[in-house]
Amino acid sequence: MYHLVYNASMINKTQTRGRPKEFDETEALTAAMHYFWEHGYDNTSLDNLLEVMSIKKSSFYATFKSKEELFSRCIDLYRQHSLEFLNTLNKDIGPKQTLLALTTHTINELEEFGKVKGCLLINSGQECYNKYPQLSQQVTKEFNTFNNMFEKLVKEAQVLGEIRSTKKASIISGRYMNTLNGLVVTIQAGASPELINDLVESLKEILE
Amino acid sequence: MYHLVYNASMINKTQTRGRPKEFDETEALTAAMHYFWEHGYDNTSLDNLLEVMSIKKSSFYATFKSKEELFSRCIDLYRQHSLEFLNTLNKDIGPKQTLLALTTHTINELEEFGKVKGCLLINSGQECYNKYPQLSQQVTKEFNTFNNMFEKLVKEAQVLGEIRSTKKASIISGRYMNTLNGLVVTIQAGASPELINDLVESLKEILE
DNA sequence: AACTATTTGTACCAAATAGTACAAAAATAA
DNA sequence: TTATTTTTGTACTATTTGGTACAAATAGTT
Repeated sequence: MYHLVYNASMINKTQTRGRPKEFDETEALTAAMHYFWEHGYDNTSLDNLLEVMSIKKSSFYATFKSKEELFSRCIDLYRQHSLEFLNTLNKDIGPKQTLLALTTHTINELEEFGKVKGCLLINSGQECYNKYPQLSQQVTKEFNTFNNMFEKLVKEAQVLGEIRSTKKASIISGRYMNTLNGLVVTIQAGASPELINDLVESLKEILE
Repeated sequence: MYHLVYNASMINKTQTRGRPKEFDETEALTAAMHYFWEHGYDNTSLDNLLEVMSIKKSSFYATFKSKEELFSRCIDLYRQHSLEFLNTLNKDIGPKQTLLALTTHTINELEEFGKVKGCLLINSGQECYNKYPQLSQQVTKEFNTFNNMFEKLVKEAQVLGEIRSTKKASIISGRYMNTLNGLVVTIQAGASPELINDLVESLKEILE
């Protein structure tokens, strides 16, 4: 088949011997990540992945080795994207507004997609716990990275005076994250708009 | 096979024509409920169920019709048990202490089982959303029943003066439930004991 | 053009899944 | 005893699962 589309491998890598890949690895990975994010690990079959990644089975296994390894790379990509997102947001609007923006972002998913995708890490943590030890371990590790990021944002906000509370940053960020985690569950369970609004209000109180 | 054990069907129902059941329906249902609770719906196979219920496949389908219908009855049983539990606790120690006891109960699961089973409804809500519409609907319904129960407890606590806040009961119970939901997720993700303690503290503050 | 390295398309596989078919077993009713 | 009704044990089935085998296709290298 002829190349009708340029892709990253054609641009970044100098062409080596052998038939060239007809798909872009990063693009395929990103597509897989979004599918996992919305449907969860077990509820995503290989066929689902092949379709959304637009590749064939043999290419899949040649490039990603297995479903589990692909997921591992997706989690990695997710953390990478998310932290970059938070960092640029932090530069633009400051740490406290960044934390608040993450909340509204989560809630806006509701109106946009009719459901809340929540956090890929949280979702898959529930799923792979006790079933996929390798993944479980990785999820816990990445989760801590997020935890640290939130704590860093809170500390910065305290230094800037955006947060006046003198509580330990780890405690503030912990309460923030816990409320946010609860929010995902609560919204999914069909909470009223009134309750959702109040939960956002309680989040603001935590960051005062 | 001879009856070696008496069971509820032998006691409650007058024996009718035909070979009598060799198992107790409620016992089997309860066993299934606990397994679902710990492992989730999809991650529980029919063979798992047959083993834990100690019945054979044909008895299973003759009595429970399908895996989905069994789960539906398990959710029902769960709500029944839970509400009875909360009601008797309320009579014993009052509404506010009941709400606090539910929290410590959740956390104690950690030490007891090394993991947090959390709430069967919340767990299965995440799982069956968009995949099993029938179950999804039932879960939302039962979830509201719990919501109402919490609201009732808060109202009673306000009347008794155990809760002094004059916020709307639905708001207080909503914040309470959201924090509790978050707690299950946060603990599972490997939160520090210090954070867990503080989250319990924040729950107490909500009920002040 | 011949050779080598890599990717792709198709057919296949073994295991697990939820669910059925049906005869044998165990009880009551006649 | 015989007929009827219900449960139970075993074998089977169709589908889906993640994963392989392998030849054909497509590129660079000599």
